[in-house]
Amino acid sequence: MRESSVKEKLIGVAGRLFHKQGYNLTGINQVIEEADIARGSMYNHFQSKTDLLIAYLEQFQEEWFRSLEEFLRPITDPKKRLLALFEYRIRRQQRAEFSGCPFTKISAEIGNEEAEVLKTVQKFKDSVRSYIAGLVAQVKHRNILTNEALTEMIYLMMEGGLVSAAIYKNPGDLKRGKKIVEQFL
Amino acid sequence: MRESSVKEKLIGVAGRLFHKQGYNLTGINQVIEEADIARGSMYNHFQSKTDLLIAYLEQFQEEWFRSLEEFLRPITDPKKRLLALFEYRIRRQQRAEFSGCPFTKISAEIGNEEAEVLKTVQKFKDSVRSYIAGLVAQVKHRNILTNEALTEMIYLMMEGGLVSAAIYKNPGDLKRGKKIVEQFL
DNA sequence: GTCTATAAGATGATAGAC
DNA sequence: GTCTATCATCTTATAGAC
Repeated sequence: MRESSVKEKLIGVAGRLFHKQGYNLTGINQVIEEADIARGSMYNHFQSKTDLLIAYLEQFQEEWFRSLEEFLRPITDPKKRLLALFEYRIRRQQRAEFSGCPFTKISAEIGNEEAEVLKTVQKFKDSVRSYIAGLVAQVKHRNILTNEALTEMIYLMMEGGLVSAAIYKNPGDLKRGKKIVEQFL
Repeated sequence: MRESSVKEKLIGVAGRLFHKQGYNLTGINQVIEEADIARGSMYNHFQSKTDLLIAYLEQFQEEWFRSLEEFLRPITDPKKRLLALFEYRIRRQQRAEFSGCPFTKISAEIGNEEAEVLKTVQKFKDSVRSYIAGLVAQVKHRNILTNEALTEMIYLMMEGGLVSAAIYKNPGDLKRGKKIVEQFL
């Protein structure tokens, strides 16, 4: 097998399992078995399970934003783009059976000593927040709130909606959040 | 030891560890050792680790609302009571070193088959939402949003703020969320 | 680089003595 | 009801052959 495709396969399988079952409930054994790669090979490519986790998170972030850009490309109106960001998250949750935001989920699963993982999660959240701020800046909204406050509100309602989607296993709160945000644009 | 105090001690120790270290990262071994109770005794009181978890969550919910009522008792103005609910959560997060909402955290840690645990989490979230709705109903607010929408907004921003507190290990977003909510009251 | 065998310990849970 | 000894399995990670 190609050198890189071993890595890719491990990240792919591990990511799917981490996402679906949870990080702590997924053992290295299961990952290597389903990826059909030997234990030693895995540890040749990744120093530790944490290392594999971080590789997965970094790849996920890349894919997430790439896929978002694609989803928003046909939409030009900034208002509609902002609402489409909600829609993007709703659809991803539906496809993932409402497992919640993978980054948030991981942050709840890791131990207090895993500082690097937490930093990776923070980096993703920072990027999402910046993305929202960028869209808000382009919207000529109703000015009930400042740009900063509107950004904060949207970010928090999205985070809250994602948590709620995972807890109730439905997109209700995300959809209601989207509707409320719509009233401010 | 009194029959009930064995149970209480186990719930207390387990709860503290589940909260601080995470549920999956806390073994039964550590719980019984720190509680100074024999393995067999623990399984005499609780059928399983999941059983202990649910007992902890139920006790936590009881304590949480009892403590909230106490915190709000001196405040009469419904507006101030709503903002004090934010303050209550900020203070609890500060005391708990920003470990996030225990119920949300647990929902991210458990496996897909633990339906009863998820129901316990939902019950808590339902109660919080109802509590917010009750306060909103008493407020003569600025009517930018309906009571239902305002309740939803506050609930989602609070949930989002709690997640954010856990990820960034600071109360920034919870405080900013509180300020935004204030503008609607 | 890939593999198998194995280490060293932790996991949740049970059996059976007292 | 409380205890200790033990089960069977799983955990992450490493050593060393090829």
